[in-house]
Amino acid sequence: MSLNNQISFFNSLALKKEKFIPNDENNIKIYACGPTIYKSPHIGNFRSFVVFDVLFRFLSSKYPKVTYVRNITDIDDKIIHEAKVRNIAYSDLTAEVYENFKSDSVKLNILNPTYEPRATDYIKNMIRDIEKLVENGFAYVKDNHVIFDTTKYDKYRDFCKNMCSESGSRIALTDLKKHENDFVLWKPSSDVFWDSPWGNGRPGWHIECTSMSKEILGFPFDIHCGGQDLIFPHHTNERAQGWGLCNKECATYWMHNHFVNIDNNKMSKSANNQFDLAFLTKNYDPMAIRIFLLMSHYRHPLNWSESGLKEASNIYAKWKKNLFDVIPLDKENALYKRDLDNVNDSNTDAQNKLYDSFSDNEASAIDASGQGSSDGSKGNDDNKLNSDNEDGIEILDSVSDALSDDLNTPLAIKKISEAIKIGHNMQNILKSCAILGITFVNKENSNDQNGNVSSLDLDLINSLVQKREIARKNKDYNKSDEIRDELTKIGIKLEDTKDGVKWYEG
RNA sequence: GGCCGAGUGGCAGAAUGGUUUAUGCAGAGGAUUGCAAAUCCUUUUAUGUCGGUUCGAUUCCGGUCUCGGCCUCCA
Repeated sequence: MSLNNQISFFNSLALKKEKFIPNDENNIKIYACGPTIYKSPHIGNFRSFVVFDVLFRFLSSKYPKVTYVRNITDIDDKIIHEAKVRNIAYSDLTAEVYENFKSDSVKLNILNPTYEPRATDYIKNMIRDIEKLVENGFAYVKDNHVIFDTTKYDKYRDFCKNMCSESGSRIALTDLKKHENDFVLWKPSSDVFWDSPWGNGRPGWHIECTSMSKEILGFPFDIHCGGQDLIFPHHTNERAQGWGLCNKECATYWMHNHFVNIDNNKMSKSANNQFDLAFLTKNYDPMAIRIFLLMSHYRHPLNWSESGLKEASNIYAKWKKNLFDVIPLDKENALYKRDLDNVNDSNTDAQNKLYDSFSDNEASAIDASGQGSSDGSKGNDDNKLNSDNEDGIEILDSVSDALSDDLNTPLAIKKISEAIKIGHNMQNILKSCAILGITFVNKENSNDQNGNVSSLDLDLINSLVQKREIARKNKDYNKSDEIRDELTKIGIKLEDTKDGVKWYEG
């Protein structure tokens, strides 16, 4: 590969970029905080999932195995509250929201993590861990609550660089807590509860992630990631719990993404200024949304804007057009199937070979669909396939280098744009796109009630195109324009080039 | 109050210690076209502010201003 292939990430704990040295090169372990499923995630939540999906894909392209855990928080105050408001069982609510989350993830081409544990499946682990924390002197019991004693961990405030101030906190000390930063490990609950040594109750939020990551990955795992707002208190507390349990750091590197803002204010469920995917996909291709989310560096704020989405749409349309020209992709092809396999089946070995499978399938999809082109475009494609490396720049390497430098996705996108413009090796471009999780198969087609390529009769299109050509040759422009309108209606665009007529979906 | 981050052209938004300041949209001119679309070519406008380091800073450092985030659930 390239000379500059050293990977480094910004470690929020050290507040600086650090060389990435895995604990075990043969199995990279990542834990990401997943969604709390009381409400469909909005585009801001998805920024996190998309960014760390790229991390997963990228490391999978570099190391033989990556174990990626992203949990589902399916028990928490807000879930119970929301279920009450809607007057449905809390398990029905979580089932519904989870389903939406998964289908949105498929749209955005977010891979299933290797493991996707649910908090409620790990209650026993949590109780065991809480007992251990009490035993180790890191927690105390009061009024059927178990509280973590933050003063027992002397590095507690290191993490957030005094983000949690010693004085001036806005929460009042309660009778339960001895110290202001102390937090709940277990609390009584009457609605949804589990039996425990401290009575019927349920776990606090922070212990959920600790117990699941400890059980599945073990400490220390390599990278713990999530949104910036989780640094305090969530990750600060996880780190403290990990120390209290094992006397070691739970994670080596911590990565946090910045937010999606609206009018320069944070998008959040509580501020009710959110956009969810269902809303956005009415007007934009999910892949354009994915590009939009990756067009900014993950540690910078991303301001949501129509113009930004439009730009991303343009980029995607341009890539698609340049790469596929007039080649229609239908849902029967191999790439589509493989994509769905990867997304739907979380426990196959396929993920460990994700990078290879993506590259192979993207490549074979191109080869297979080459015949779909009408006259004149073939020579062009051959050119693209053969013009590798003319100026010594390997697209795959430059994308890899960009991502090696603290996951610089905007630079990677720029490199791909350049490579497409120059006409670099097409298969390498597609591999690069696959690392960013950008695919050129529209998964929405199957639900699209308007016409689309996958449901269209290719013979019909070709015959209409031919009829129009005859009309044009006879200078019957009224008729030729009619046919063009007809094709536009079913979603086919035409281009009259000197090499003949080209058509594509769009 | 403590801590963190951001400030780039008409707009969006990257990159970088130094001859050509990405990219997209918008604007202007041109090529091509039956028309359209697309494409191509040419072209205008920028690094909040004040200092410092340097041969040279938009890039590094410090001050300052403005905006945002966390300190309460939050990706």
